[in-house]
Amino acid sequence: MTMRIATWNVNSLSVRLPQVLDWLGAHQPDALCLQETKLTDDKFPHSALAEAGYAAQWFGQKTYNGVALLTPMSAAPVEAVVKNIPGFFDEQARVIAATLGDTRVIGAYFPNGQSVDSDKFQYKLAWLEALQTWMADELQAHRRLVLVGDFNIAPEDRDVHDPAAWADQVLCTPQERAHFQRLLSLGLHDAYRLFEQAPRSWSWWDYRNLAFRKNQGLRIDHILVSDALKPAVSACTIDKLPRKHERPSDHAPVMVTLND
DNA sequence: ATGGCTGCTTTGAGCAGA
Repeated sequence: MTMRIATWNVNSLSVRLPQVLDWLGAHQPDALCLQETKLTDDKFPHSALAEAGYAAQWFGQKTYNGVALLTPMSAAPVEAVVKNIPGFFDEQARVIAATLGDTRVIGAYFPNGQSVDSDKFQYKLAWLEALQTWMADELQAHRRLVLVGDFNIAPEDRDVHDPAAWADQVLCTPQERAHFQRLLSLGLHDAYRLFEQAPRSWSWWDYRNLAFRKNQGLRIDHILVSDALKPAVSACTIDKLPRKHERPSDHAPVMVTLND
């Protein structure tokens, strides 16, 4: 039994819907978590996705943020849907979680933080603290758990095209990296690093400066799997192809394959 | 490189992203 779970920050689902439909057709994942849909719930394109064979859970807001979780309509309906971090008041739509069979899938759009001296960075740290507490609870409740999304954290210098330029900048600060390590110490594993990967592998490239052509990016989109799932992981890949399309998202999809 | 590019906004030049 194979299960494939993917994540993609689409930077506006309105603009990227045709690319998402293409990607679903090409890869047919068992789950695709989307970030930065930038749509209020009444505008979510559930009909177009249903025509493509995908059921959706969605949680959005105007202009910013917004997340969704897509699953094949041929699969059993998802259960226990949770929106945002329980107990953490948040006006921003950043998290959607659901149970698929016996696997808990949590899709998240972590705060960016903007700059270390901004209020947004303090919000990011508070959000991360709340996430740690919630993930500890979720891991108690679900042996098979996957946390995916745009983490807005480059875990190590090898995840950064120019570590010197990015040193202590937002996405690369010791505080953010410590939070990433704390997630791992809860019993999660960075699926991408379970395998030998090409050096200079990124999941995001700035729209500016021909960054994609020059392969100047960051690896900030991640898939973490629980201890119980780690032995089942047979692959984890970043799909750079959509970044080459006309009007691309600045992020690439990341996908994990589980074999049980 | 105090930038660039893209998407959004009760359509404007400003915000946010990363």
